[in-house]
Amino acid sequence: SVQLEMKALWDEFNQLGTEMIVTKAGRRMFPTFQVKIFGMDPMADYMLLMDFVPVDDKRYRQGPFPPGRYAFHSSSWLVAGKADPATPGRVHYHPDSPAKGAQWMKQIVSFDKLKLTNNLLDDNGHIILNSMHRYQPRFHVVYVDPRKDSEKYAEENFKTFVFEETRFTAVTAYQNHRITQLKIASNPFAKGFRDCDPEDWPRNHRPGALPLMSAFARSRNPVSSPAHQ
Amino acid sequence: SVQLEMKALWDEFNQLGTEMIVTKAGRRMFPTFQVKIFGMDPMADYMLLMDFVPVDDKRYRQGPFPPGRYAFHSSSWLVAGKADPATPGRVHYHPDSPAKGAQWMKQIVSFDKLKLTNNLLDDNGHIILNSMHRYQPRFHVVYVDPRKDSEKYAEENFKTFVFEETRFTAVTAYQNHRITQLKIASNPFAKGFRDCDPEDWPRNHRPGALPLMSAFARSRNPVSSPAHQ
DNA sequence: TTCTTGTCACCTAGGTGTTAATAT
DNA sequence: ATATTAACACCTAGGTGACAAGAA
Repeated sequence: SVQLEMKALWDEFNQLGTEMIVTKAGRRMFPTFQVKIFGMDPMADYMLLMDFVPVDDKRYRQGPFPPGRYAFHSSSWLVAGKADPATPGRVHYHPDSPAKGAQWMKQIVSFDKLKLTNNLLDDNGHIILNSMHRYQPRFHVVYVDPRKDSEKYAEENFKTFVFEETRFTAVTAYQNHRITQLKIASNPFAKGFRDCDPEDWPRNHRPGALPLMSAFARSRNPVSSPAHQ
Repeated sequence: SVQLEMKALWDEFNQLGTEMIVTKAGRRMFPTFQVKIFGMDPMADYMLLMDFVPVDDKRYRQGPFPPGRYAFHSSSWLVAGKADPATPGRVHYHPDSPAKGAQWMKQIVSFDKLKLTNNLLDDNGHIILNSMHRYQPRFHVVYVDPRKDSEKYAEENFKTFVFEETRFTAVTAYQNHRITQLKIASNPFAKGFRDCDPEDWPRNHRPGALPLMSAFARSRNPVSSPAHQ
């Protein structure tokens, strides 16, 4: 069995509509996909990998602005039409693969080397996604069968885990300011953009309670009122 | 077979008497021990590891200063007596171990995660060495025998490689100024201490030709004349 | 108008020798 | 006198969103 790490943070993003930046060079995910694994055979070899499947067959576009709103980005999504042609269906192997069950289970497994790109011709092995499309990350555990004719048992030698709270929209620039603010507040690498007390996060953070309102209110692209609650 | 990378640099250090810093927290080696490997079975699994053996049974001390010399460190070594009690004989497995021969051979194998410490009680898995003692790094390739009774064949399933030019003295602070200057000139992380043209290295560097004389001459702890040529 | 790209300041994370203080 | 330690400034290396310019 598998347990998603930082589930509270994922939930908070998911509630706002998670967005992940894609760039030509490749961009990491935040939050990072991390899991704890239980119930492996400690002595057996396993490969761990991730892939990304479209949530639907749609292309999205930014929602309209309420009258008098000057912000560049709203927080609602409209369907812009049918999905663009599917990207190459790449897979990201965890760089420690293959390794023994004991190794995988003894600490959190982190996919922080995984990068997302919108470059269809990428040759860095990054995951290729269409911007303005929604994706569901999937996590796969493959048992490395020591038998000679292991191909025959491929069906039964892997298991897939899906956490719906990790769904996201791929974007080249953030569309929802509240996503931006939550990223700034929770990603250590974005600390330079925080204008609230640096000590407020994550020490004093309670996931339910109007998260990051101060950061939101003092945003550099202020919006008179939240587009949707 | 195994080929030492950066052999020219190792030779240059070895000629001066290589020193490696040891600290309580652990210090990387510079130059880094890196090799190219040939002739593995591409499909077989191998473990790669290093250890360090004493070159002799001696403890060293800094040599005397010539009259009128105000520098703190000379560049000659005197025998101070018999070696201190041997440190725990630890081993450093390359973190990618185990991996297929094909994987090891397709690029340079770098031991840049290896750290040296003088803390006898270290529990970070670092290599423990006695300061002021001389050591010979060794590189071992272990074939992972798939046979059930692989223990029986342990003798024949590994091979050891020794490069004498990688010998060094473990120190807590550099003893030879010319070693310090060569480290500053060749280690990118010490760039902040260079006072010569940053472009001179390594672009214009010819290993034989009075290396780094300008840096040496402008050293912050100037010595009237080199202690020994 | 909407989306994408490239550059940038500002971070995290951690590897350098220096230096002054301390230990032996 | 010699050896070790810890704090420090200054680097490498690379992950952030902001922003202005460009593309569709």
